[in-house]
Amino acid sequence: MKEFSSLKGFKDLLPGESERWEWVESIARTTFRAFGFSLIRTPILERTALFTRSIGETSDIVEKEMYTFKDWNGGNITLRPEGTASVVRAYLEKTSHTPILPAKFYYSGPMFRHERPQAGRLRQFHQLGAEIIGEIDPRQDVELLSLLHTFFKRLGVEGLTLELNSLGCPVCRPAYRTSLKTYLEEHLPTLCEDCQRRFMANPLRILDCKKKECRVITKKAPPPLDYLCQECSDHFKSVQKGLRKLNISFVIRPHLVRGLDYYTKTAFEITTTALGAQNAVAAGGRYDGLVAALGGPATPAIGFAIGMERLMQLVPPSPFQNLPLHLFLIPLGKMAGEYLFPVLYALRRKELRCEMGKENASLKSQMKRADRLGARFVLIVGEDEIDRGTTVLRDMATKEQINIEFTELTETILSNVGLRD
RNA sequence: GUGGGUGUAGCUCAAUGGUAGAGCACUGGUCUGUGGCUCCAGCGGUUGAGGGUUCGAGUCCCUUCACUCACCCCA
Repeated sequence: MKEFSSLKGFKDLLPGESERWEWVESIARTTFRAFGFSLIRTPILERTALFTRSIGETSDIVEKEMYTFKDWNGGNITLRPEGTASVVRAYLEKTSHTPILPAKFYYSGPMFRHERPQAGRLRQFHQLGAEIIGEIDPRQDVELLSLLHTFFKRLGVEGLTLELNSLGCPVCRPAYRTSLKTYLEEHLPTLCEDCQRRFMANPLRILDCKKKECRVITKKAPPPLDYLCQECSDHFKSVQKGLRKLNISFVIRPHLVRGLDYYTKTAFEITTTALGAQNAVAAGGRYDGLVAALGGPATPAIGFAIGMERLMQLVPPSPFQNLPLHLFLIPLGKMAGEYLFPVLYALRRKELRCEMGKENASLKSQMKRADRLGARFVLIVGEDEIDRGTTVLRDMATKEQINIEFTELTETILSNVGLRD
């Protein structure tokens, strides 16, 4: 058994839990559609270059977390570690000719990163994301955030905080970067080892370091907001104004940065205090440079991704867990079994959830089984019934039993049981 | 990759170094064709694995594996 156990960080989604996922996914579909997004499904495997180019050569994901293999023809392929790169690739490859901009996609599916598993972090995990490609208007930022807001509200998830920041753009970021490095350089020896390494590769990420010694220093570091160019500054103000108008609360977190290289301007995270260390339930931002970086025309875009496993921990129990049976058929003896089996088939074709017991098992044990499966009704057929040409339908809750003639069995059952969920 | 914690029945957990147990679950009976509740019985284990100390190890020591939390990273 053990030699076939599932891989570390790879989990089965089992009945009892899967019903909740289906429920969340159904809310997602109606909500995302209402906001004008269409489903896109991209392959799980992509060329490795797609991710190294989009996420960034020096990001941790690309450096040490990707599942990368050689394809049969020798090319490098990678199990996708995130969704945005593939969506942009598909947009450029297949749909950029349709001139209705912005293009609005949503996706849902597994992502893969080889990390050490812990609470809210798996090697195969699932993201639900949305992307708006081809529009720079700050209203798009607000739209996207209002979609997130609505979605979480419909799921009944409470206690979330929307954290907001702006990371600037290629016009203003270089100046900021220089100024930040100048500040950090003085304190370089007191920074943690990781941050000393980041100083060269990705100094912005030092702002996000949780270590005490670094926080003392970064607390007084200049935030990106102080260096925004006119355009970025106006954009950020418009986003905030838009959110206030929709009554969506948020906090500015000047030191919020993103781990992926492609982000510009608006960056955000939705956090909770209920998940321990992995406190980001959703995150995203603008990536106005990514489409061009992947070989397309300069095209602004914005998107987010929700961590499904993390979200599921916050979703209150839904009424859809463990779907109960409409009807359980109890045959007593071989004759009854042969009679009821086609009836089972006929009722299932009418979309009734039903199961049938074993004909040689006792009535008592079959009743017990019906009870455990949550059956609302039970249909009993034994020798007596076959002699009389009738069956017994029992309401499990009220214990009322009625006799039904063989000839009108299906119709009567359907009208009694109904198709209520 | 680095630390900490935990591994005993299907599940949740007991057992001063001295015969491996309880509750829940499961099967059956109590009730020979009527579920949940009660009571009774039954089923169930190489104590994660390997080695060592000891008359004797679930318990102490070493190794290893798994799970888990945190660092890291990120959704």
